[in-house]
Amino acid sequence: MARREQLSDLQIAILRVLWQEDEATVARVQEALLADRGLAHTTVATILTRLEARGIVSRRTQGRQFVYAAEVQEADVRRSMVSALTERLFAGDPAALVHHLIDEGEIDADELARLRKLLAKRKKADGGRDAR
Amino acid sequence: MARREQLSDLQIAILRVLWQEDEATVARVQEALLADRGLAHTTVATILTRLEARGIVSRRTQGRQFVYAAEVQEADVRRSMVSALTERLFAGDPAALVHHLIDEGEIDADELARLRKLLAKRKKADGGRDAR
DNA sequence: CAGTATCTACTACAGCTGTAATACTACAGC
DNA sequence: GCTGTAGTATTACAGCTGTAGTAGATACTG
Repeated sequence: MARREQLSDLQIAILRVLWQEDEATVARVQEALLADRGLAHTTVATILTRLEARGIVSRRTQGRQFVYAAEVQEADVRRSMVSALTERLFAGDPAALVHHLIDEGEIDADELARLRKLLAKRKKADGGRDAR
Repeated sequence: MARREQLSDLQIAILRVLWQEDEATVARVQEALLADRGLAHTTVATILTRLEARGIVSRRTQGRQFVYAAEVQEADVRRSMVSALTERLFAGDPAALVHHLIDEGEIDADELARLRKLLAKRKKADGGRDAR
């Protein structure tokens, strides 16, 4: 449940389509990616087949084509990829990652304030019970 | 200056030794990684040779051995890897990444407060001039 | 000097990824 | 029923990574 979710750029791009559309055929995925990446139909099919083999996506048959759906949630992928990165580059310390973003000017005061508010709300709504 | 700095786990582990020690021989790097990864001396040498070919590290000769040094700063690697991740998973929005960390309970109120203070200090010290 | 230890260079190889062509199959229209 | 056409399955291949063995050069030790 860890290495399973280290995904490449292209793999994620494809998953993103599935997340957005809930389900999609190869043709649909290819079309959705056309703007950014002009991939052959078979290329998309290959990647999807491989992802299916890894259990990252599932497929059902509809007529003579496959309809794919993501088997992993976006949040899961985010979690495992962010934590892998945090591990590698920030000795596993998420605060150091945020620190970095601030250092690099990627996050400004306004945003931090907004996020702080978010955190406060979360804490209140949570009420001690383990969310999610 | 972008794809150059997408580095794998092992590559980063090796770089980390160079960052820490400033310079290191193959033997030194191998020794430093022994605890986490029992790699053959030649394995470490291979990786270093490859990194040297890519210009990520440099080497000088000392007697009959090479002494390697990182040619990229830790901050650069962090920057390019974090931004690649942000691009992929958070549509390029760093605040969304922080939001995620909060959602996942990786960052708590204390930490945010500390970071906010940091930001305030940075702004003051900066004085309008572009830091770094 | 001879043997041993130390290093680098070269070679190897499997697994994953991106990319796709080709082959095969089944349906749809004439 | 035959022929495109739309789809999937199979095969290919290069590039990168992790991993390391072997060969060759060089230095240290008696």
